[in-house]
Amino acid sequence: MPITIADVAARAGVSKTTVSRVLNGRGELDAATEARVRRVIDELGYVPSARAVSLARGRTGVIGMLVPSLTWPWTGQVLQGAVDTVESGKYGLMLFTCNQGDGSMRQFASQVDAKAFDGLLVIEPEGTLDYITELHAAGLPVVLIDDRESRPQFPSVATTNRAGGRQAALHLLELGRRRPLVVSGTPGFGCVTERTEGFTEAFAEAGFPVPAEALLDGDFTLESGRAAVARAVAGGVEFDALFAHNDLSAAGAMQALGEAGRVVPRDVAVVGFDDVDLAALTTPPLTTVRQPLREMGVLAARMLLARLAGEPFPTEPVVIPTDFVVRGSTAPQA
Amino acid sequence: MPITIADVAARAGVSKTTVSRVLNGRGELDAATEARVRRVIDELGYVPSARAVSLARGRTGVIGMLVPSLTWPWTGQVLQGAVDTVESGKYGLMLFTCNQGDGSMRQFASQVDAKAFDGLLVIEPEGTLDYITELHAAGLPVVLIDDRESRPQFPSVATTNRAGGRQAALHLLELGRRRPLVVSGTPGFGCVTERTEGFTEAFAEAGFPVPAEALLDGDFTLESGRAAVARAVAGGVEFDALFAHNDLSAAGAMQALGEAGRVVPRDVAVVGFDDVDLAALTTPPLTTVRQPLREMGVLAARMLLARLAGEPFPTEPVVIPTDFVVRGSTAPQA
DNA sequence: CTGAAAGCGCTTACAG
DNA sequence: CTGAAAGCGCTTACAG
Repeated sequence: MPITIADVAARAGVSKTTVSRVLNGRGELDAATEARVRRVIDELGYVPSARAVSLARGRTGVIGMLVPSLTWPWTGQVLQGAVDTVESGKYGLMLFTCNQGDGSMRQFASQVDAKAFDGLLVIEPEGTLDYITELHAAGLPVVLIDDRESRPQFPSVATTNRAGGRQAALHLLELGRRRPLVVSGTPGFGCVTERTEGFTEAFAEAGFPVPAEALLDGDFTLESGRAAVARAVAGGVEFDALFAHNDLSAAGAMQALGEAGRVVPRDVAVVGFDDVDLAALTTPPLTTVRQPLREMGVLAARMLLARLAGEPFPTEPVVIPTDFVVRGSTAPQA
Repeated sequence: MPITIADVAARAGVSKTTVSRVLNGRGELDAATEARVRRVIDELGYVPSARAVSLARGRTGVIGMLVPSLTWPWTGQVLQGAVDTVESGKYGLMLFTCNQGDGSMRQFASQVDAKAFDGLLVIEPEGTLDYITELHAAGLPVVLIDDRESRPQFPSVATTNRAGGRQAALHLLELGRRRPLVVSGTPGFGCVTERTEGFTEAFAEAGFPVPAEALLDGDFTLESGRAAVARAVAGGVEFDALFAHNDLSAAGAMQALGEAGRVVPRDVAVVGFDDVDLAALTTPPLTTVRQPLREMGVLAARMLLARLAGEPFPTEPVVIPTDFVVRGSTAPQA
C-alpha cells in the first residue's frame, strides 16, 4: 500500500538507483530524466521511508536531548531553542529526561546502545556526567549545555556564571549591602561553584568576605529557597542581602523573608539568576542575572549539527555572556 | 566495528534466526541454547540496532508529540507526563513544536510522511486541527490533549473546562461579585469556548448575565491579560471580578489592575486557570482552576501505547476533572 | 548518464 | 527445537 522507491522507478521507467540520485541530488542526470522522475514523485506523493534511509545510510537523522526535568521553568527555553534549530537542520529531536531516576537512565542508555540517534545534547543531569563523558569518549558527538568548568575537554555551551555572580555582588555592594546570604543550587554542578565563587570573590575583594555560615546549599527548588532562609533566620545569621542561584529559589526565599517579617528590599535586597518569566512577577519584581537560555539551546544544537555535517567541534567552550536585570527587589533605599 | 546479530550468532554457534528468537522471546528454544546465546550477548554487550529493527518490523518504536510552544508554563507538565509514560513503554519520544509557524509544520509533515513515528500525541496547535484530523483519518494513531468538543470522534484526553468555568463563577457569586470581566484564551480553541460558556451560564442562571462588553479576547499571554484590563478600564466597563482563561494572563491582568489603582481582591476578585507554579507566587496568590496537566499527559500517552499494542481506542473522550484552588486573590472582604 | 547487484542489520514465514 | 532464505526500503560502489 505505501509507495516505495520501486513504485516510482517502475512508473518513471528508470532504475531505483536513478530515483535515488534524483532524491539526493547526486551524480549527473539527464535533465529530462530528472524532470520525469520528479513528476512521478509528485504524482505519487512519494516520500522516502525514514526507517529505510537510516538503515542504508547508517545514520538516523535524529538528535537526542537529555534534560533533567521539564518542569523546571527554564528548561522550556533551552529546549525551544534546540528544537527550532534541530528542526531547521532537517533532523528530529528525541527527548529524554531523568525524571524517573535510574529507570530513566536505563531507558536512555538502551536507546544510546541501539544507536537511536546520531548526536546528543545534554543539560547536565545531576550525577550522570561520568556516563556522558564515556559516551563522548566512545565516539558519540555530544554537546553539553551549561556546566562549564567541570570538564574543559568537553564540547559545551556555557554562560558566564562567574561573571554573573560577580555582577550580582557588585550591584549589592553598590547599594551598601555588606552581609549577603547565598542560597546556592545543587552542590556539584559546575555552574553552582562558579556563581558562588564569582559572588564571594567580589565581596572579599571589597573587604567584606562572606562567612561560611552565610553560604547555604539549596537545590534550585522554590522550597530550598524557603528552607535556606528559615535555617539562616533560626540560626541567627545576620544578613541584609540575598543572592540565590536561580529565580525559583529566590522566589521561595522572598516568601520565607516575608513570613519572617523581613521587608524586601528594605531589610534584605534580593538577586536571583535566570530571568525566567516568574522573575518579573514576584513582589517586588526580582532583580536577576539573565541567562541567555534560548540562545544557548540554539548554539548547542548548531554546534552539534555542524559536527554531524563533518565540521570539527570548537576546542574551547563557547560562552554566551549573562545580562543583569535590575528590578524592585534591589531598589535603593532612601 | 559495531557488533551485529551475525557476530553473536557466529560466536554462539547458532543461526541469526535463533539469536533473534532469544532476543524477542519467540518460539520454543532449547534452554541450553538460549543460555549460551544470552551469555554471548552479555559478553559482547550486544544491543540490536534500532534502525535495522524498525525497518524489519515496519515500526519505529517512536511516538511523535506536537506541542504549540515549550515556553508556555504548563506545556512542561503535560510533556513530562507523556515522556515518563512513553519511556516506561520502551518507546522514544520525538518532539515537534509549531514555534516557527509554517516552516515548523512543513518539517513536521515531512517527518510524518517519512513515517518517522508510529503514533502521535498532540496538544492542539492553533489552526492545525484539520491537518491532524487528516492524519488520523489516514490511519495514524493520534491522541489529542485538551481540545475536547471540537471533534468528538477524535480520541482525546480532556479536562472539565466547562465545569471549571462554572466552578470559578459559583465561587465569585458566593463572594457576592456580580459584574465579572472575562479574559479568554485564543478564540477558536475548544477549551476557550467551554470555559467561557461554563462561566457565563452560571452567572446567567444566578440572574446576572455577563454583558458582551465584559467578554474580552486574549491569547493566553501575560501581555494579553494586561491589555484586556487596560481596554476594559479605558472603555469604562465596570467590574468587581475577573476570570482569566489561564494563570499567566491572570497575572498580567493583576499587574494592570494594580497600575489602574484597583486593589485585588478588595476591588476585583481574580480567578485564573491551570494552577501553574506561578499561581502561588503572585501577589496576592492566585485562586485558580487546577488542570490535571501531568495526568493528562500520562493518560494520553497510555492510550496511545495501548493502541499501538493492539487495543482499541476508547470511543469517548477521556475526561479528568479540574480542581478548584482558593487563594488570596479571592479572599472574602469583611 | 544509467543500471544491476550487494549491502545496511534485523525479522519472519517456510521447512525440516 | 533450529536454520536457510527472502524481505523490509533504501544507498552505494562498481560497471558500462
